[in-house]
Amino acid sequence: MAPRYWLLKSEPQVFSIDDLQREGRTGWGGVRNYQARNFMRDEMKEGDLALFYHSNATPPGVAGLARVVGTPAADPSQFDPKSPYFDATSSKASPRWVMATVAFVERFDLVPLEVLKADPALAGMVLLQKGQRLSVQPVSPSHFARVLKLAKAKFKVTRRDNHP
DNA sequence: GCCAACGTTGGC
DNA sequence: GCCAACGTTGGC
Repeated sequence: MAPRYWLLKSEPQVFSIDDLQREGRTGWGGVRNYQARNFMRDEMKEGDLALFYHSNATPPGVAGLARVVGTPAADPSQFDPKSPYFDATSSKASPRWVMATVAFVERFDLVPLEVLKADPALAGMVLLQKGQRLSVQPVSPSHFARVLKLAKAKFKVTRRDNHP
C-alpha cells in the first residue's frame, strides 16, 4: 500500500529533530489526545513518512523528516507513576495510550510556519487550520510534496524578539 | 505574558 | 445530555 503522510509536533526544547538524529529512532509517547492516538494506533503504517514540526519554537516550523517503523505499542509512560503522562485508569491488559515508533530520515533548514502560511499551495493543510492543536495529524500527498519542495529552498529566518 | 481555541471534567 | 469551569496548546 502507498505510504501515508503525517505531521508530528514536538517542542524542540523537549525533543528536537537533532535529538531524533542522535537517537536514530524514538517511541512517540506522551500523546494524550484520543484523535492523535487513533491516528497512531489505527492508521500509521510502517514506511509512512512524517514531517517533524517544531512547535513553541522561535520560529516554529518543519524541521525534518521521519519514517514510521514497526507497529504501534503501548506507551510505557502511562504505567509510570513518576511520569507526567501517568494514567492510573489505564491497565496493562488493555492499555489506553499507544505510540508509534519513528526513525530519523532527514534534517533540513527549517521551513517556517510563516512560509507555510503564505503558500497558496498549502491552503487547507490541517496544520494551518484555525484553532487546531493536534500533535499528530495527517498530511495530504500534495501538501507533503510541497513542503518537501519548500525544504529544498532557502529561507531567511527572522527571529522574533523574545528575550528571556 | 497574553489570549483564542479546544478538550475534558463534573454538577445537575 | 447540557454546559460552565478549568486546563492545555501554541502562536504571537
